[in-house]
This record gives sequence, structure tokens and C-alpha cells, in this order.
Amino acid sequence: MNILLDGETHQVSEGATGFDLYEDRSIVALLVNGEPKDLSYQLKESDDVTKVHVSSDLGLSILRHSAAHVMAQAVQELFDEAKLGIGPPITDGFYFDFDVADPFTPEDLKKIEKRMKELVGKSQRFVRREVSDQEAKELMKNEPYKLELIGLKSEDVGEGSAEVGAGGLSVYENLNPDGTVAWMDLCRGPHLPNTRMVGKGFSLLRSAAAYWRGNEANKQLQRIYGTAWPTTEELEDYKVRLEEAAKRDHRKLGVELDLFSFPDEIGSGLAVFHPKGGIIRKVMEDYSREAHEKGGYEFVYSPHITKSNLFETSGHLSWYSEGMFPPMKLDAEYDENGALKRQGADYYLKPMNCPFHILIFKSRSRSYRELPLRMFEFGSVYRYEKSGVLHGLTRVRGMTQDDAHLFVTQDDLENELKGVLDFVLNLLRDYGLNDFYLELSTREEGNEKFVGDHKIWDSATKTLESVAKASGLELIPDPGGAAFYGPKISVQARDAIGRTWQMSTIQLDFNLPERFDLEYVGSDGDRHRPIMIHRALFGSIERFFGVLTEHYAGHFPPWLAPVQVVGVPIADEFGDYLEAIADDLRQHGVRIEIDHSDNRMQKKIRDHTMQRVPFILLAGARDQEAKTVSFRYRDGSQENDVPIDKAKEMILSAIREKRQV
RNA sequence: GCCGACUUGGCGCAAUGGUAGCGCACCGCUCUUGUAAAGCGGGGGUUGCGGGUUCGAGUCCCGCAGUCGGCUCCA
Repeated sequence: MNILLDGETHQVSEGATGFDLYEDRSIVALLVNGEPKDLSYQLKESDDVTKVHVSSDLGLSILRHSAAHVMAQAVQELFDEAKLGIGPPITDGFYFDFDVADPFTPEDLKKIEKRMKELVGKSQRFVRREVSDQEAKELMKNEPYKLELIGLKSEDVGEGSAEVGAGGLSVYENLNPDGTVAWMDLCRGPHLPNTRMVGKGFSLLRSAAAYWRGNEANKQLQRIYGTAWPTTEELEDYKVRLEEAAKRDHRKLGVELDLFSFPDEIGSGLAVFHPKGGIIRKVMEDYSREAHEKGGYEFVYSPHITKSNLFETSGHLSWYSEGMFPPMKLDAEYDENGALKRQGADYYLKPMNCPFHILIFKSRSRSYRELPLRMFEFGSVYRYEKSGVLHGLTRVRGMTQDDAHLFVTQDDLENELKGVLDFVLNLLRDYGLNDFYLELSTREEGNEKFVGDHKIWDSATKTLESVAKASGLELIPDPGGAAFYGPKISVQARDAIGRTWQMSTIQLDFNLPERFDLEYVGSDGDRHRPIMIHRALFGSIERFFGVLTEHYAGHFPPWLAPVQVVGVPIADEFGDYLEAIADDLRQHGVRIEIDHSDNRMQKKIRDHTMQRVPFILLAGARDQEAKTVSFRYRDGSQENDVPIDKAKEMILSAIREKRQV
């Protein structure tokens, strides 16, 4: 019979399987008519077959999924009371959940990993068996979680889809060479042909608790995370990548470079910026202000606390009160009998700035001539984030948003959105991020969380989508991800090592104008309701600071670097020569220090390199004689005998042009 | 919030239940010529906080706080 093999007609005999098609052992599965299949799949007339290489995305997923099975088998052999949860492949690895009496210890993980190696050595075959619901229930009778999955239809399973998937059920049995069943699991597959092919490129990483089926109301299972690669070399490379990422962790760099800290005395998730971090933040803010000024924004200011009625009107207290710090109860007075003499008021720390800006809009009547009205504020907000989610500067309880609210007419909406997106992307590029994609977060049909008229939602969503598409950037849908009051576009940025961060959000809001009864007078003399655009560019300054720190691994470009230049005299006596150059540069706003300490020159170079100073200027007798300096950069490279005027211009132009060096 | 691990000078780490040490940083002195660590000396810790066990606790037990890794959440 004939099949289509990797795009070409190919003749195979009746009963042939994927094993007959490829000699190459690194072909681990097939894609048959677009569906992933085991190599043992029996070919049918006119099947469209493509190979799945172990190093392809799909191949890696299969490898990792099989590694997860081997791990589960090892766990059940070592802990016979362990019940299976789910065990899918994930980015760079896999996990498997288990219900066990005691959480796994690091020693347990070592034992499990050792047993996995033994199982891999046994070369058990992964054999697929299609089963009926009834058979599946019988085979899984001692696995309560698997039974639950069988009982659910695939569309309800969510993250359990690796187990049951669409269509019929299947189990994978691990067969010993003698044909006996060593272990089995309910699984959609496909898998590698045998456990040996899992190879040695795997490692268990950590264990943690995870709620069954991702629901907080359910029992917590113990999850073990692992990573798996086709070769041990790739495993080692991966571990190196993890170490590299750890080195640029902004929490670590924050300490090493003396940028910020989270004193216990203040409270969780509340940062202080030290002078070195403070100057970076100031430069970031100054530049943002300047850009907003040029962009037609007006600057407003609002207080950090407010009486409760503001957030009652906005709806925050009914929707998000648990994310807010509890109220300060003020001003109530009671007489000696405990009866209320004077009505008090609850004051809240603000979790958002929008209601304040709305009140500024409402402070007088507005004409269509004033729109679009763009209000900008570095607004500090406080959110009572759950203790377990706090994370360095990227998830905090007190932060400053570079927040803007735009009040626009329906007619101006599309244009204004285009302008905002443009503004946002350009500014992000100035800070050194340039690899973006967009996410369009929309309402989920039937979810009560999303308030307002569906028709308005739909037209607003369409407008956002067309603006997003016009940007030419990749657009990824995020159904159900919208805020309760409107759809949004978020800008995702990839950093220097390929991680993505949600940066700016542009949200449409027709709910708050309604709640606050906002109006403007149109050219027709009638009253109309403006549409609001919420827009934060950095998200929060703290978070953006953290992202930039990691993006640059602390090697901030000169315009952001806390100390831009350090002068290192070859010997003490050349300190004055450098000091004269420094005086001149200081007049141009350059942050420059001369290191007069009694360390040796080599030690000074080492210190300032580790502090990520972009320009180290050296000068000795030769330079003094010739009126030159030498540059040493962070990567160890140097540029010698540079005339002072040229050196000055090199430094000033790098700062001016926001260039990295 | 939930599960687990961790918490020792500013930072990074050590210390079979028996006198808390080391390196860097800091301070002082000596030294000072070309691109990543000069030498010598000195000061600094109620071992996160509170209880308990013990003749004796950094070490064992309980509670609390904080941090880290996940889960859930992220207007």
C-alpha cells in the first residue's frame, strides 16, 4: 500500500509500522495525518506521515512525557501507597503529581532518580492499549484520581488533557523484556518506544505541593519537577542556563550592586531604594516624564488614601476588597454608654489611581474640545498581595505605577489607541527592550465577572484588535483574560535571555465612566459619555526596574548606570590629572568618581568591573604626557591613548544616545 | 492563603548537644606606574523572634515572622 512519507509517496507492506520507516534512532514518533502517534502505529493506506525527531518541540515533549512516566513508576515502586495525579511535559521538563502521606524530601528525590536510572536500564517497552471506559475503570481501580479523570469528559479536564484527551481512552503499559507488565498508566500518549530511550539526560529538580486539578478547594498533591533532554550534554547546557539566569536575578543583583532592599522592619513586599538604585529610578522617571510631556499628557497628583465611598462607587470594594489593605477606621466618637455620637469614616490605601483621575475629570464640566484628555501620574498604590506570591520587585505590596487615564470620544478611540500603542512601544525601545508581541485579553462568554453591555464589549474588542494588528506585531489571543470593566492589549517583551515579561497594558473601560456618570458636551450641544483608556507603561516602576536589571544582568547602559565613569590612576600622583577631567564631565551631568583609595590599580579595575561601571578611565605618565586616557570596558576590552576631548565625546554621546557599551 | 525547605557579623559560608569560626567587605598602618584580588594588624555576632527539653542548645521540640521553590491568585 502507499502512504505519503515526509511529503513523498512511499510504498509499505501491509502491517508495517513506524519502526519500518526509519533507521534513525532519534526519530521517536510519527505525525500521522497531523496526529502524534507512537512508532508502533500500524500504517494505513494513504496515511500522511511525517517524522518526529527527538529534538523537535514535539519530540522533546514526548521524551519528557515518557520521563515523567518512568518517574511515576519509580515513585510507585518506592512508595507503594502513592496515588497518581497527572504528569504532563512542560517547558524544558515535566512533572508528576502524587498523593502521598508525607511530602518528598530531597533524599527521596535522589532515591527516585536512582530508581529511574535502573528502570531506563531495563529497557521496558511502552505499549499502548485502547480501552473502553469500563476497562479503564477496572485497570485504574486503585487510582482514585485517574478514575475521576475517566469520569470527566475530555473538555472538562483542563490540565489533565495529557491523560485522557479527546476521543477514546488509552493506557500505556511498561512491559519487561519477558512480556510481563511492570507498570501502567492512563495516558493519551504517544511515548518513546522504550524506557532506554529516555537516556541519561534527565534530572529531578524539586518537589512542591500543587492543588489537584489546579483548584484551591481541592486537596494538595505532591508534585515532583524534572527536566529531560536527548543527551547529557544538553542537560548540562540547560543547567548552565539555569545558573546564568540565577546570576542575573534582580534580587541578588539588588544586594550586590546596593540598589534596593526589603527591610523586615517595614513589612513584606515593601521596598526601599538605596542611592545607587535611586538614581537609576530617577533617571527612568525623568525620561518617562519628558516623553509624556512631549506626548501631550497632563500631569496630575493624587493622595495615597481615600474614604471608602470612592472605591464603593468604582466597584473595587465589591470586586477586589480582599486584595486591598484593610481600612483605617477614623473619626467615630461614642458617648459613655457606647452609643455612636459621631459617624466615622473608613479610609483605604488606594489599590488603583483611576478613581482619583476620574474625580479630576469631574471637577468641572468638560467640552469635546478638551478631549482626548490625557492624565498622567506616578501613582503609588498598595495591594494586599497574598504572602506566597510576593517576589522581589516584580510582585510587591507597595508600588508606583506610571499610570495614565485617557478620556476620549467614541470617534477618537481608534486613533488614540494607535497613538498610545506607538508611544508605549517607542518608550520601551528607548529603555533597551525591542522584542515584543501583543496579547489581546477578551471577555469570556457567560462569565459574570465581566460587566457591561456585550455589544460595547464586542465593538471595543474589535477596535483593539484592529489597532493591535496594525502594529504589525505578533498578536496572541487571551480569552477570558480581560479586566472586569473592559478588554485590554498587553505588550509582552522578551528580555536578553528570551524570557517574556508582561510590560504595558492598554485597557478599555466603559464601566467606570458609567459608574461615575462622566459626561462631556459634544459639538452638538448634547451630553455624551467619554470612554476611558487605562494605560500603564512600565506596569510598575519597581517591576520594570527588576526586569531591566535582569535584562541587562546589571550591566546598565551608561545613561541608566548609577556610576557612569570611574577614574583609576595608574599611581597616586595621577589622581589630580583624572580629577580635572572628572570636573569637566561633571559639568555635563556625568556621574563620575575617581578612585583615590590605596588599593592597587588591578584591584580597582576588578572592583569597578564587578560593580558594572560602564567606563573605567585609566591614566598614567604616558597619558598625562600626551593628554590622553585609556578606556577599560566591562567585557575586559580596552581602548588606549584616547585624546581627552575624544574620550569626553565618547562618554557624552553614549549617554545622550542611550547606547549600550 | 496552602505545601515544603531555609534563616549564623554588611555579603557569601563553616561549626558529632560541650568556649561561634573563615573569606570578602569595613577600619588602621606599610606599599604604589599600565588593564580582574599587595602585605600586616584591628574592630564587628545575645546564631530571625518567643517558648520548651537538657547539667549544657547555633544544633533537638513547639509557636511566630521573614526568605526561597512551587500551587492558587495577579483589578
